[in-house]
Amino acid sequence: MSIAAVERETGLAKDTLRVWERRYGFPRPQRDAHGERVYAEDQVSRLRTVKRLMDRGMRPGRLLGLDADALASLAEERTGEAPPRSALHDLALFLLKTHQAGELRRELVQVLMRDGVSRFVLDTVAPLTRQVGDAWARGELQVHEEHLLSEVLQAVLRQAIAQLGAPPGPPLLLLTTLPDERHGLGLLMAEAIATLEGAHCVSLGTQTPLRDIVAAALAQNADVVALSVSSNAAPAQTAESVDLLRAQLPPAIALWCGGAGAARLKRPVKGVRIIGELPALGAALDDWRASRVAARS
Amino acid sequence: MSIAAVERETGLAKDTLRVWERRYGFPRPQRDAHGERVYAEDQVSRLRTVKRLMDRGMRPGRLLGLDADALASLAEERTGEAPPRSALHDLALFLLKTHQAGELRRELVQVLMRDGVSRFVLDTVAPLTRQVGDAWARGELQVHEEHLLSEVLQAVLRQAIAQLGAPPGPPLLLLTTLPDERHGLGLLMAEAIATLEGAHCVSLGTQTPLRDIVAAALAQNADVVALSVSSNAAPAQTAESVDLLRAQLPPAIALWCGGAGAARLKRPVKGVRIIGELPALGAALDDWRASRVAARS
DNA sequence: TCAACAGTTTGTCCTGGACAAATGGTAAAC
DNA sequence: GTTTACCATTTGTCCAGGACAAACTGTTGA
Repeated sequence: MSIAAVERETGLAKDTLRVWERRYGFPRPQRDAHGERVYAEDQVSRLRTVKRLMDRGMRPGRLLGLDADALASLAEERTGEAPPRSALHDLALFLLKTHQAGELRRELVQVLMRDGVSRFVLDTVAPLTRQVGDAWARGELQVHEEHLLSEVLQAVLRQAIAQLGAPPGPPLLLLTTLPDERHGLGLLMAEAIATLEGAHCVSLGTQTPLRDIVAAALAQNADVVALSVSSNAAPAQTAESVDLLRAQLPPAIALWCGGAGAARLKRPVKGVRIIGELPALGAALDDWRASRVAARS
Repeated sequence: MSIAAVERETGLAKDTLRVWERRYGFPRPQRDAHGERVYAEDQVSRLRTVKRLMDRGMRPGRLLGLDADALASLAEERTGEAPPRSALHDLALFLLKTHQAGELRRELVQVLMRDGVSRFVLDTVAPLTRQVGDAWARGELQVHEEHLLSEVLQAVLRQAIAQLGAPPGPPLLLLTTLPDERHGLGLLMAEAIATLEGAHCVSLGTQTPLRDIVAAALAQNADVVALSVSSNAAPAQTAESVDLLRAQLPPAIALWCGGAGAARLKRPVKGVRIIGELPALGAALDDWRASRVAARS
């Protein structure tokens, strides 16, 4: 497996893999005839474990010195605090782990019908995605199970949004994510909530280049650009991108950032509103409308 | 703009940017106090144009020597052969360029209702995505407009798939894309067609690590793993990934590759079926069923 | 209990060299 | 005249080893 393949597979940058080899002596891959690194399957597997533990907050210097057994036992440990659960979440996680996608979908649609879109998003989807993120960090859930849940939730959420229809606005919200953000569920949740609050939403999906976010905001004549930032996003890169975006966007267009990754942004950029939690989106919309009324009078 | 930001924005690797600077003298960015490259907006803009022309088949050695005017006039040129058009496609492209997303969606839903899912996918969605790809390569369409169409088509296709319900199979198809593939429309089209042909589809969405494709195939007890490869995918990386995947997957599980990028794979990997066009998916399913009957008797 | 500080860790960037895979052009063969 | 085989050039990716800022850790002092 080439270094590029390992980068794709583990998410660890090539530079990082080389500097780890230099500093910690692991991974020390074989070399092909051309002197290029060839990683064995067990090394890649160990790198995956290391990455997962790092996402729990551990640091590579300690992890890379450990042997396979110590690493495995660390990976088995559960983080102390068990998050609050509900019967529905337990059921959903059970269905996910037993790979009953169809059953899971039916169950979620039923909850959607029972609770309505708003409560479904706030009380079911949002906590569920958080729990799944935690479960993944604890090693209880595999990446493909997370993908599967994401796909099922996306189908159900899109169904709900389609049924709502599009209110005329204002404001006109342009929803998307930064170029290196792969998670799109937050975007759909925001779209559902904002649509319920009477905002006209246009979504560009995930991973839009900055240039095109600006171009789309101008072309659509948007009032607000809303970004979804997941907890996995690298804080420094996110901050740089948001800075650049704010600078390129006309001052009249508001810029909002929501999601777990947005809440972590330290120095607040001037002219950017951080939406801490999903319910705060409604307040932000109210504020926007109030300020528009004030500006008109 | 840092080199990492330019990589995110243009899709050109950091190594490539540095080697272009060394060889061709462009882009030659300024340096900050720490000696790191700082790219100006006009350089990034020119790099975007170069990238677009390269996706048309041109080579960087010639493009990077040109000045801004020559580059712009090249970008203005249309490729000779105009693809076949229909009134619907013209209307769709018009609505897209005038950013009437809601109208576009209504129009597409109407076609879906009139023609049924199969013809909608084969006669409308597939040609439309191809035309949009071409229009983007010719510079007639911006990235954000492509994103918007993708989002609208996704919503309509998911609606169609939801209405179909899930047939029991067999076969059980596991649908996903390779880790560096961002386009998910092909996946949805394949899901729609395969569902119509009676296959039970489970989709993991886009960008699944190889390891998790294998794990999901085993966990779901899939009969077939189906990959969607778009035309933008790097052929060499795709071939390497498909090789690795075929090696890690049990021989009893079939591996199919579809999409414009799959058709370009030169040396066919043993044990991998290339689905040249969407309609060929039905034939592949028939063959799979026939071979299963043969194996049983 | 919290804030500030110094030391350590760690990811990303740098330079300049190297080579294989892809591409383009030319000559030979059918 | 068209196709095949070969050689030269182009081009992306990899390598080594050095450097530094940002993030983190732990300690001291208020």
